[in-house]
Amino acid sequence: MPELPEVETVVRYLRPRLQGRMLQTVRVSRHRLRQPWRRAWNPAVAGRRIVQLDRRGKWILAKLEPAGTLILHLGMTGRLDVVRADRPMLPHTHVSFGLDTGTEELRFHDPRRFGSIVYSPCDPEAALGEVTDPLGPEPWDLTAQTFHEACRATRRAIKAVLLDQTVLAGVGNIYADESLFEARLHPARCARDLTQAEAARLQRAVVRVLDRAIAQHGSTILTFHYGDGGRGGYQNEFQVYQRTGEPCRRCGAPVVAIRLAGRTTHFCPHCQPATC
DNA sequence: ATAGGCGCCTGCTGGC
DNA sequence: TGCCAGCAGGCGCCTA
Repeated sequence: MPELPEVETVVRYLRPRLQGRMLQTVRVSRHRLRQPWRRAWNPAVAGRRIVQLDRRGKWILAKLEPAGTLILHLGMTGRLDVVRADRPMLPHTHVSFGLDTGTEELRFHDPRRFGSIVYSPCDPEAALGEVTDPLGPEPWDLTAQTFHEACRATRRAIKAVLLDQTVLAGVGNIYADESLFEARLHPARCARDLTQAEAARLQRAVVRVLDRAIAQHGSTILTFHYGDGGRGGYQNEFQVYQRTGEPCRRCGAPVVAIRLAGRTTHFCPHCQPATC
């Protein structure tokens, strides 16, 4: 579910509620999350304090004291919330941390269990390296030249490159489609055929789309929520995503959906021509 | 070596 | 009205 803007929204919500607080207790459901085989869940997290909460791509990093890091990923349907401890436990709540006062809990809820929570004794940067391939830069830090070089180095479609977290971190299916529309590039264009100017245009489009989405607290389609009922608003500004058959907001031509890189891909065949 | 497909899960929806 | 196939914002692994 959540891509960079949704994860950023969750982190901004959680940061003031978690930074400085002690994880007193840990309760784990018997269901496995995405990556427990990489590193067994370590209840030794109890007694450690969250001193810093950050986002990197779609990953959430909680730096602990005196040492260690919790690395969290929301997968498709993951949700993190700080709630009063006497609130009833929702079904599919897989991890629950008692917070220092004992009156509140941090709960991880994830029906599809594609999300993960992993503990590492290392600092955040090294901990992230243990659970995923090296992430590319945040989209704001990606230079047009680096992006163009990454495009020239592959025969994949440009959309597949946008989804590749080792090229740039944080873009998923929604924002790939929206960014390609913004840049007026066909998603199936061979990445190595992009000119330097087109690569630069696309990088700027990604940043513009993500900035607007973050300002709207992300997109809520079915399940994305943050805090107590908070919902994103960017779904109301989608240009192509999930608008198959509806008129393009720019030219009126019907939006088309194809299958690309294993994902449903939406674009306007008029505004995003297949050729240069 | 690269790139595409599948598997992992549950829940919702649209078409019959 | 009800059922069920298909699809959904994720990523890692396997294979061709």
